[in-house]
Amino acid sequence: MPSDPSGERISDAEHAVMEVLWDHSPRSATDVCETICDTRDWSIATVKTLLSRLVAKGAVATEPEGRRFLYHPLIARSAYVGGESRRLVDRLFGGRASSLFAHLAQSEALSDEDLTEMEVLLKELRR
Amino acid sequence: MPSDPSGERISDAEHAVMEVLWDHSPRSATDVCETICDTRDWSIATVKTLLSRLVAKGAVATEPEGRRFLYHPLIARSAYVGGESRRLVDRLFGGRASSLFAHLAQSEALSDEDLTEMEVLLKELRR
DNA sequence: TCGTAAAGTCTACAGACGTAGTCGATTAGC
DNA sequence: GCTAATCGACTACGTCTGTAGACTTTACGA
Repeated sequence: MPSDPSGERISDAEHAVMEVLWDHSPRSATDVCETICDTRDWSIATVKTLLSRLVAKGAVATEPEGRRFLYHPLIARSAYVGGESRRLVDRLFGGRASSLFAHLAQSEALSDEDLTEMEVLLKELRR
Repeated sequence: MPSDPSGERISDAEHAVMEVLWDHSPRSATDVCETICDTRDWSIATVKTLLSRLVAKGAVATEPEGRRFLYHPLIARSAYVGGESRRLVDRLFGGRASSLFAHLAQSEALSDEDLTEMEVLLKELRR
């Protein structure tokens, strides 16, 4: 699975559309709109524009289905998420993931549940 | 220390300037330029523009010093970093920091050192 | 004293982004 | 067959961003 065919960045609004497609695809523009137009208070036109831009960026592909298109992601969610996480860690924590973790811990952004889960994960990683 | 007086977002280029000021302030525009103009390949004009925008956004304040201004941050680095981290975790991991951690772990973005540090931190947090 | 270097302010401009309207083609239902 | 709904393509437009030049004032050195 390609991580990011083009190097183009995906904007916030575009990302919201990607989430819909990652959740379930392929879907038509109308389908996508039905899922987010209400919550984001968008018109169908906005969704169409964002989809075209995503296609132009090589992040989404289309397949014809009758008179319309069905859209599906070309980049995996995990690749996107990984890239964004890395960007953040690089930009703000000098590439040290543990610094990010320390920050979250210190700012009390970690719930008890978070801590437990991480302990489990750490044990697994150490095996 | 206020976390973010205005709600205005700080852009990438602006953030680079903030880092310089966080590292050491107050500084003049020229000082800032001396620190980053080379690495980012910017002209002094660019730095001046970014500084004005940061002042307009309420992220940086000035104090007159003779004929010029000295700039210093109005928002703490930790507040900024915290906000950005939270945004990422909210946007990509449904607010669960442990999911981010799991992702970093899975994508092998965690070094041995990272793991050790986190173990130490976790133990501390549990005390 | 006088010019010049430097500081801040204003203006500029192309590209990205958020948001959406219009238009021409097509299709589905009557 | 014809009309109304629908689809994608194209156009629009204000704002934000990155990047920087031009202009104005001022202070310091010769």
